[in-house]
Amino acid sequence: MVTIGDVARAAGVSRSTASYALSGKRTISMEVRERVNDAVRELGYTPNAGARALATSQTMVIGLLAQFLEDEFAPAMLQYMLGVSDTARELGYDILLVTEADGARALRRITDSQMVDGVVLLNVAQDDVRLPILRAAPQPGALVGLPGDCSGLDVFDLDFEEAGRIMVNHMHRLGHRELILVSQPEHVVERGGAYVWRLQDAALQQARVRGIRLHTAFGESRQPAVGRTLHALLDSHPSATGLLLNNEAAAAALPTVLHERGLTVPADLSVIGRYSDEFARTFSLSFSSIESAPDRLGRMAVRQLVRRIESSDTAAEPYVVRFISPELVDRGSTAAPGSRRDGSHSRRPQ
Amino acid sequence: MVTIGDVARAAGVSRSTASYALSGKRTISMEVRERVNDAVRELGYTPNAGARALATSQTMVIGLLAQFLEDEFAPAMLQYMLGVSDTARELGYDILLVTEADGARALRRITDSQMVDGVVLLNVAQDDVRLPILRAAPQPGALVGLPGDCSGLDVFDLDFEEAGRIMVNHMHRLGHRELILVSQPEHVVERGGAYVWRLQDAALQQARVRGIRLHTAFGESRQPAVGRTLHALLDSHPSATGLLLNNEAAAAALPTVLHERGLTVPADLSVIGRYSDEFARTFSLSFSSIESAPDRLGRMAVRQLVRRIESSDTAAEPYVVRFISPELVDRGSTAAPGSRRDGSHSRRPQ
DNA sequence: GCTCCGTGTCGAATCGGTTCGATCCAGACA
DNA sequence: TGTCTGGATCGAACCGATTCGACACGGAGC
Repeated sequence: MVTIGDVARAAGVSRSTASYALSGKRTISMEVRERVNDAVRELGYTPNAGARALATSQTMVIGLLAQFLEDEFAPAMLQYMLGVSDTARELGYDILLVTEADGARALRRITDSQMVDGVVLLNVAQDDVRLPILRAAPQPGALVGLPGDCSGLDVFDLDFEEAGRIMVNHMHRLGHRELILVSQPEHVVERGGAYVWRLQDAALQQARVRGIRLHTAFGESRQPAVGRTLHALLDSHPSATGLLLNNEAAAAALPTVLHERGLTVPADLSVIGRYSDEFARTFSLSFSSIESAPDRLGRMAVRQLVRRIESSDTAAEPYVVRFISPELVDRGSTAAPGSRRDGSHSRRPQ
Repeated sequence: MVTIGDVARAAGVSRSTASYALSGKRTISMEVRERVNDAVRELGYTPNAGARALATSQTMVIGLLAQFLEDEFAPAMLQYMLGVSDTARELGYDILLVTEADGARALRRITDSQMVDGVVLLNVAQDDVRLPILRAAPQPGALVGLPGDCSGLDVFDLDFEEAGRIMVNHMHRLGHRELILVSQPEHVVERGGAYVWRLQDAALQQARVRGIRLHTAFGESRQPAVGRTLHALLDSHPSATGLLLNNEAAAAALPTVLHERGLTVPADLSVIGRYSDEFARTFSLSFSSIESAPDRLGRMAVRQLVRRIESSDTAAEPYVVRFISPELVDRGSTAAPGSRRDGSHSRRPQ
């Protein structure tokens, strides 16, 4: 492998001069600079990342902690990851991907060994065990997902409260007075996925304000269980006219369930989901939905993280907690209630 | 940050002794070893990754090149990535994730700068521009996907020829004599996704052997286009009794299409797909399918790569090209033809 | 009593960069 | 003529590990 020493020799200068010629941190004569550049091109020199990291204490690598817990919804996770990865590269950083189950240990490992200049945490729980470790680390961190305590960290998330209110208001405006909300599996909530509560509580609150009956339930993350749950919910609330889905697997399962019951959307049932547009297009879901914008969140997190990395010596800027405002993407799956034939959801064939 | 010098001082030994005590590469007295270990624990010492990489020329990092091209099917990609990442960690390696559009440039960057000990390439095309760069690099590489020229590299892929034959044979055994095969978008083929041809050609060949009429077509990767294509195919081949899908988006769109046409599987139409079990469960697809096992492929690639990294000085083992045998997972979406009512596929409501 | 040997430890070199301080030199200025 | 200034370059130190060669010491063998 060709080193800066080889370049210096080829250009007939010292190693330090070659280094300054390349970095531009000191004035170097035009002539020498060109000789060095020529040598670099001829020899095909690329600085050794480890050596540079050792000398500068900068790795130009960002750690991305993505936990694939049970019931995790993979496609959404992937969109977060791509948002993070693409943005990082634009800003000159590479991504160290960590998918270890024991996120806390992994975080300690990559920060202590100084493999990364900063860290993005996905899937942050209410009381995330990784946070104390991140706060103690010398590198800055950015979160995607709102924990209970945001101190000392930059946090980005969708405004799930507002999402819940928008769903309810939209249905109310159309005339619906009884709705069903299907959330993520209870697992997710227990594990600290606070966003499930945030959406559900806000929806319940808003339903009360609007005078709407709102039935809530957890859905599974897999077929066939989630399909059964949807059937059961429609069975037990026959007068509900609208369905709110904060559960991607339920959204994916719904077309089949509707088919089995012979229901048509929005004539028989109005539906609003909460997932990304990308997801909707790929999986043929034509339900109106709250855009969850995972790529935008990943992008924002990295931007802020890099800003903090690169200004780490200046006086600390204040930490930010930023929410993306939800947007309802209308795909025509909602309408005024009552166009249904018989006033109750068709039974599924047993 | 605490260095090995701090540990050595705390233990009252030299830096080299501390290093040997930790690595065990020379005999060290029990007593000193314990003093060093205590110091490590007390001070919370973790070796600096950059310094270690510089000294040992080993980074313990594997590069993962995942290109997200247009029409790429994200969930499958994610499963590959997880297979690679989890296996790497088990073997002591971290993952540098590269999603840059210009894969060749990215590959050169990470190999030249010696950020990685080896590389896994996903999504390898027939005539992949990254391969010459990988061959010229000092680090070994493993491919997931079969290129035209496998020389000097370890290659892993599903046996798509066999997959095509299995699909056709299964349908033939049930009595089907006219089938439709929907492949990935033409984009993918033009870009060098040879596996599309491999499956299709083998299926055509086998259909000829069995005396089956096989209609082939490219499907899009998105709704609503892919749904329209499915409708058009069913319209123009009304006597076809079975559908083969080498296109995940088509599989995801099919339930809705069937619903719109009032078709039931397998009574009206037999269906076999080609995707992973994980995908099927998450997206509520109850079609029988050829398991594409992305996680297994990722795992195999990393295993082989690590073997090669760690034995790089010994005489080069021969390079391997290994195919996973496809397995048909029966989810009950195939049956003998002819249970259909009217002998043609119902029209969709216009 | 002397050499020989294995065990345990240390000092110094090395990996490949960056960066600080010093030096050299030419031109400006008093 | 001597001093000052600033541009251009070099040498050496440093980042934090690993590793090679040397060496001290105590016991075995002659």
